[in-house]
Amino acid sequence: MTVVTRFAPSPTGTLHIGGARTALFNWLFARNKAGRFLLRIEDTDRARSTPEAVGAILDGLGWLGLDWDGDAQSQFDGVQRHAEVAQRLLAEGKAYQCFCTPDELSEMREAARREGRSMRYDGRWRDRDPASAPSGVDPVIRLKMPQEGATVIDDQVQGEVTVANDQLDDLVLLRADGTPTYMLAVVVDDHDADVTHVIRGDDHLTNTFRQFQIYRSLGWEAPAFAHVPLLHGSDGSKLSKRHGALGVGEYRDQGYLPEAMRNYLLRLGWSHGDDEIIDTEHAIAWFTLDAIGRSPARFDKERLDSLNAHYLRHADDGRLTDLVMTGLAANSARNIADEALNRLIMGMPGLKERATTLLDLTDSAAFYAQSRPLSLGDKAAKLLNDTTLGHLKGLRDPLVELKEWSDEAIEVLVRRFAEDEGLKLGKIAQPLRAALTGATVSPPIFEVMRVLGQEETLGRLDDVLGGI
RNA sequence: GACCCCAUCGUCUAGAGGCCUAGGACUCCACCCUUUCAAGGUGGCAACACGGGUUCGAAUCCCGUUGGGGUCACCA
Repeated sequence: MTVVTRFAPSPTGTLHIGGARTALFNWLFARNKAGRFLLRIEDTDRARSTPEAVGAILDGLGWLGLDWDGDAQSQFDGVQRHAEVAQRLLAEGKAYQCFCTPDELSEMREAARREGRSMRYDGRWRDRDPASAPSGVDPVIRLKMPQEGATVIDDQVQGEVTVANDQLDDLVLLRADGTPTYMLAVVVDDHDADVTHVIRGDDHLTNTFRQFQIYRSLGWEAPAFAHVPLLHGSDGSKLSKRHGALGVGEYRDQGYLPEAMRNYLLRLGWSHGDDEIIDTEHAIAWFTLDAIGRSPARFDKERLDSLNAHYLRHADDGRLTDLVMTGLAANSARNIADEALNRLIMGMPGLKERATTLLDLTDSAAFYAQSRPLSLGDKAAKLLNDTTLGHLKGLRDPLVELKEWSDEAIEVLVRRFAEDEGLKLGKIAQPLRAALTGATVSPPIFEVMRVLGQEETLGRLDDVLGGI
């Protein structure tokens, strides 16, 4: 039997990282089993669902590289089918019509609350003749839950979970307006799509008992369930916006790489021995449900940063250059010369070694792309005084005459110059860095000079030397 | 409140009765390397929530306590 998993978000907001992790686990499991990974948009709540949210979810999944099989389904398209199933259950006597008014129900809840009981529907219409129904009240259809015994779920993550059936009340299948509830819709959709493994957030665990009974009443085989613990904020509280529950799109905008995000999300609640850096190929090969932890994990930005820095260092130079160019173009609103592009590609190995996010990679790369004269930062400007400018002036001529413009040749020349002047290398390297990059921090200075090229290097030197 | 789930360094985790003097990673600190900043290397700080059992032996099994989370809708 081929494994079928699905990700079923409701389109009421962005794809936040908790949802992204659920999607990742489903995707990984399906790929590991050479199965299918489906996407279903649970949009039956017409008031809260928006096309923008659907777009955000699709974009987020696309960015993360989580491709789904077939077309994304809309749950709303199945309302007809859902209603038919509910009617079938009614006809078979496994469900019944309930004519309670909203007021009656809230009274029931109120009473239960007062008596410190669990708030459950008391089943007052379960065995009552519909003929005795009050006029003017549209009925809902409720499922007849078993009243004795217990329901047991053999969860792939949580283990065997049991709940006494007297804890379960007769849930609503079809609303008074004829639309299906979520409980009915998921069951029908998962069954119709031949879903074999339902991997979803922990918050659905207790709902599963109810859904399990719907499967049973319908005579359908229930899929395997795997409830993964929810993500928490950095302080252990429920994940909220201020704790990092941003949409994945916002992480993209903050300069994170999708592969870093994937690795980070994977290791949150899942492990494979001591492995930390796990590429997608290995993630697919190694992923199993039983390695998912049972306790909730907290979101930790520093860990994400560290992973991102790692993937940045190992990313392809051409790809990073494209990404940086986009950022640079957005910043300067100016076209970037071919020359600058070349420098960016050549300088990328030294640049990416030092960056944490795409944003600071872009910042630190800017000096390569800038045209003369460079604007100097405060610290850099401070480094250039009469003394240091004097040194740079002295270095200029030998630089002009240098025939071979390589890291090594430049280094030999500069070192000899410093030695001749009785200076420590740093005394000449830092002013040089300031003049050439406009900053006090950069990739190794000889590498910078090589990438800049002889002409540009001398030009930038002349720019700061102009005054003397 | 009722029901369900969870509990190892600050964080993510390894650990499935003796291999544990509890390992790795992130963070932090020190040192090395060094033209800056990183990266890298070496070393360090740091945990089995608590209380009872079971056992020759428990981080691992059982019970309780405490703490955290989730669910209790004609939302999904």
